Amino acid sequence: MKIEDAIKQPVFRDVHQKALINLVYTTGWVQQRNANQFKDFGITLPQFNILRILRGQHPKPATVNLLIERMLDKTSNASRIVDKLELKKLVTRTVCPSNRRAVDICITEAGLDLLSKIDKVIDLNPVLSNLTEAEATLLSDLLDKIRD
Amino acid sequence: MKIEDAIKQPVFRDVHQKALINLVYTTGWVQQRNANQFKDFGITLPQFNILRILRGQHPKPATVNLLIERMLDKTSNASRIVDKLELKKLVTRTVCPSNRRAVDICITEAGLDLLSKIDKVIDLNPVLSNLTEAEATLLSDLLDKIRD
DNA sequence: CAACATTAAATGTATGTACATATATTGCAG
DNA sequence: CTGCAATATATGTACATACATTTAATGTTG
Repeated sequence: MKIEDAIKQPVFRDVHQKALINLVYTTGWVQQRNANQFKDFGITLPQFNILRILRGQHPKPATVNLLIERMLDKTSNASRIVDKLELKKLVTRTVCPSNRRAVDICITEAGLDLLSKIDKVIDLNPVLSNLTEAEATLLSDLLDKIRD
Repeated sequence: MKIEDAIKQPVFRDVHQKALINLVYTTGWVQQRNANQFKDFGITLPQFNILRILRGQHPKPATVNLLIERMLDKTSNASRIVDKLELKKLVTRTVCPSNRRAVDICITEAGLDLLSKIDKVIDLNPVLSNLTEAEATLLSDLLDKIRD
């Protein structure tokens, strides 16, 4: 669906403004679709993203700093998202022995199990599947250029 | 900067995954840049977006329903954002005489003044200025295709 | 017209974001 | 070794999101 119809705005100031609004709208659309897949599993999108980072480290622990570094949104509050995951027994948190300021965060077996279940669901609805490989590459290159 | 370097992840599962992550990351990047421009004026990005919708209606009033319809993120809570704008005297809220369930929301002179000041700042840093017109159009078309 | 559904907005609760500040530990200069 | 800066994380506050529920007004149907 064209963005004009999606947000019921027939005309834009210029193509740049239109692309910007489409960028924000489409990203929200994609994220909401993804979040709906997690909801049934009792975790949110940010919680899922952190679990994935922890799985990537497994069996090594991660610190909060490492999580922040790897998260897409650097300024968000990893500490409190880990709180929620800890409550659900999906991660463990122990003071790092070699640096008592830091905290070692590890994904639990329950966390790994949950991720593998979610993986299966996500594989059924692959991301951006309407785009060809060439289009996906082109999109990524255009996005890189925005941030140049 | 390439997304690989931006988030320090050298390799992705496939080009679709890479494009998705770039989409989320770049949109966050753009939005944060914009939000920083509003901060100095004491309003947030959602508040700015609602003010713009109200200016588009001016001098006609808008209802909460109309705001939700026009907002990029449909499920957000327009009512409480209007609360904040009302506190700052940027909008007024009066019960609609012809339908006492609805509320007429209008932008004030102070609101219009604020928007015109912000417009000037934004015009100095145009959006997506790194893209040519052709690239902006191409980007918008690719985004439309994602949502098909 | 009375009962009930629908509509418009507000409110409640949990979560997350953004930014500042606090707390504890470590490293280092003198 | 002491004092102080730097580091790692946690906490506080304001705002926003997501979703369910509530309240009030209006429509509708028997």
